[in-house]
Amino acid sequence: MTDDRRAAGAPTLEDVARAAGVSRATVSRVINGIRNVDPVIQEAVRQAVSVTGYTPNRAARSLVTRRADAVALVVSGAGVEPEAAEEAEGAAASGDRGSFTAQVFADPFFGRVVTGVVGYLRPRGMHPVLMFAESSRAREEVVAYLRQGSADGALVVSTHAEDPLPALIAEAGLAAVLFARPARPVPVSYVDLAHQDGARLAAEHLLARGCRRTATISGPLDVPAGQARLTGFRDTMARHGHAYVPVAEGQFTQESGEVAMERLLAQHPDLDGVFAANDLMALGACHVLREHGRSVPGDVAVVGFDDSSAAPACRPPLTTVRQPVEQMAAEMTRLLLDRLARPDGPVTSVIFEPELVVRDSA
Amino acid sequence: MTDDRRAAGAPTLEDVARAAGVSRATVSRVINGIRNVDPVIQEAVRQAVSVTGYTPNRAARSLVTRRADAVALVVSGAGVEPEAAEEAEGAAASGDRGSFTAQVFADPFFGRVVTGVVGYLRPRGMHPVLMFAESSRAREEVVAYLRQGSADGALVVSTHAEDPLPALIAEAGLAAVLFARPARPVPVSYVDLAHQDGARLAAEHLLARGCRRTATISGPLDVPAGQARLTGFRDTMARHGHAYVPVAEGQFTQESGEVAMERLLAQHPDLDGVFAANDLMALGACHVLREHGRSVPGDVAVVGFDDSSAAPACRPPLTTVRQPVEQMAAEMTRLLLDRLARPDGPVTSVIFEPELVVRDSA
DNA sequence: CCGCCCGTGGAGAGCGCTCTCCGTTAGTGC
DNA sequence: GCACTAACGGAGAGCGCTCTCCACGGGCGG
Repeated sequence: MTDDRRAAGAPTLEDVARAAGVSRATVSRVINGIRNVDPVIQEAVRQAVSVTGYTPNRAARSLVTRRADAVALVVSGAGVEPEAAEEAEGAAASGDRGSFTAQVFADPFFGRVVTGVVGYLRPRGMHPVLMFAESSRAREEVVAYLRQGSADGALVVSTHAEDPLPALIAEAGLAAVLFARPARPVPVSYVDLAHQDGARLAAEHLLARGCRRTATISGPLDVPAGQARLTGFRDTMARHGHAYVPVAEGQFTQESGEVAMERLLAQHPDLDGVFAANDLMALGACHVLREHGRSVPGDVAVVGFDDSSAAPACRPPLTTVRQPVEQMAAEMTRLLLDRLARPDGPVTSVIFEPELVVRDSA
Repeated sequence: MTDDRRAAGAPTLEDVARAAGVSRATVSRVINGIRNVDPVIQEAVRQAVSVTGYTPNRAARSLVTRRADAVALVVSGAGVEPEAAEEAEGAAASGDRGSFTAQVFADPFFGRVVTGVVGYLRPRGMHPVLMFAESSRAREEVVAYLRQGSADGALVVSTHAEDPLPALIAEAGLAAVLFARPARPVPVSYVDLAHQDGARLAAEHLLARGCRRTATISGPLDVPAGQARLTGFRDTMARHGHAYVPVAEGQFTQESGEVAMERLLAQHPDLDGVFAANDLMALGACHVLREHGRSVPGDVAVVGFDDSSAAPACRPPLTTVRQPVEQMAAEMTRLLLDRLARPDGPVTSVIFEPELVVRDSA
């Protein structure tokens, strides 16, 4: 009967130990590389492992180590448009294009975050669990998921300013690192970009090109990043004598960029430069400008932000402010793993410097 | 000391049982909704649960149920360009844009897959673990991950024709469902699209528009989908008397679409219609056409494939063949969960019908 | 030559949960 | 009023692993 059981399930430590003629403890030591085990025995154990085709059972290990060796990658917030996502739960299941997850992945930005996270995690034998937290129930699920030990910590990317998730996680004493500084202070580490510097770069470039009548399409102003990019742009312009800069607020989507551009063009038909707070909106702006008979960059110079995959691919290729999203995401992941290794470590922030990428649009 | 221990860790079943004045078993029954438990006791237990703030420990549960209640979402293959991805492991960590994961997420297609998968999984309290398998070592890791019970099954999206992962998984007796039929037969369920029908739709639309000199930018011909779309297009054209259709092979990337379009235009400057096997390539084709002074759709009509997020966003908005990726991904997930519920269920395939979406480009 | 220490490996106690047995009680038919 | 049954709840045995003890033996100093 013992044999029957063995045949049925996967081989266990016990099986390997028997095959190698040692105890479970010794096999465990070899596998986890702990303490000195006689090289001869080590070899015997390794043999036995490959003979039996042993794979450690993750659940059993987690149970005793109290670590899942997994992290959650949480996309949090209330959708690109603040209130749009509190829709019926059922809608998401049908996968329609308006759902939160659909909107999230329409933005190449998240793909880059995933790339950075996976790039750091993979070499360490870990993989992210993808979660979405766009409703309060979903946020509770995320917290519960972490509390029940399914993941050791969370990487949180908020799309929404007042996202309560970071605070919830902090209160529950769970490990997390954020992408971007939270709107209201929370004792959690984060990575971020020097948004103002990026906007300054864009402003200076437009000025250097000779643009005198520039406008800007900002991001949502309740998001710190949206706010900072606007401030940085305005300040730089002011410092160069341009006291007034027309602003139209967008939502980081291409469509909102189009709408904003229409508005700006209606009010200021003579503008010769536009700074859009992200590439998607810059793209929308380009389309609208062309439809109104303006050539880019001939009549109007356009600068985007992010250097997303769309930037080099569109026509004309977009001059933009590069945000090293992949590196930032990797750093975010590093911070989290650090935190897991030393739970009482300090709460820190790492700010990255943006870089101007000059292409054809400005 | 017992109290100290309790204070330290999360509350356990034992704690709840004590608080409710019942046994562990009863609490377990209530939580898992098994068998009849006296409503009064049920209520008492639920009280105790909320008082103690109890959350079941996933690892402990997995250990005994032998289920992880998690599935892996594996993006598999050798990258968009067959050999490009066997690069040094380190490169991926730096998150450069050429890495496999970066290429994968540059295509909005994967975002839609994620949307569909998550849409189905979430209402069931599950979340996907994101994995990449672009090298043989990575493939082994995926298999090991499943074998050690970290996930109950895998959703596999191959970007590469001869992807050995499905076979590896099948051999190991692990549960999986594929997105798209594998190039060589493997006893694993899959969902797919009637690619040929989609291409037929595109061909008929171009013909109905009056195009007489159409060409096509195919996908990679070692991928079943690429092959089928080409065959479908050619067959329909042939049935309508167009024996010869110029073909340029692309790789499903925008850049390869541009290159292909250049080639086609050089050889057939008079063409008046193009069918690209996906939207990204159609986009590239549009750019090249415009650069060569051809208007779309005035001079050349362009039809894409997928109805990705780029299709409605570009100028002119792309006429394309809609692939219900989200629904397909949801169905793939359903098939996997079915399989997990009944491991000896049949291996099936579900084929979806495409749909023509007429916009402005053709 | 004795005792001590260190290197090494085994024994065994759980980690928190599920689930199979049972024992107990209340409800039912004859 | 008695046996039988059904409904319910408790006891306890693990699931596979880690890790703390502890036993053993050999090398070394005294």
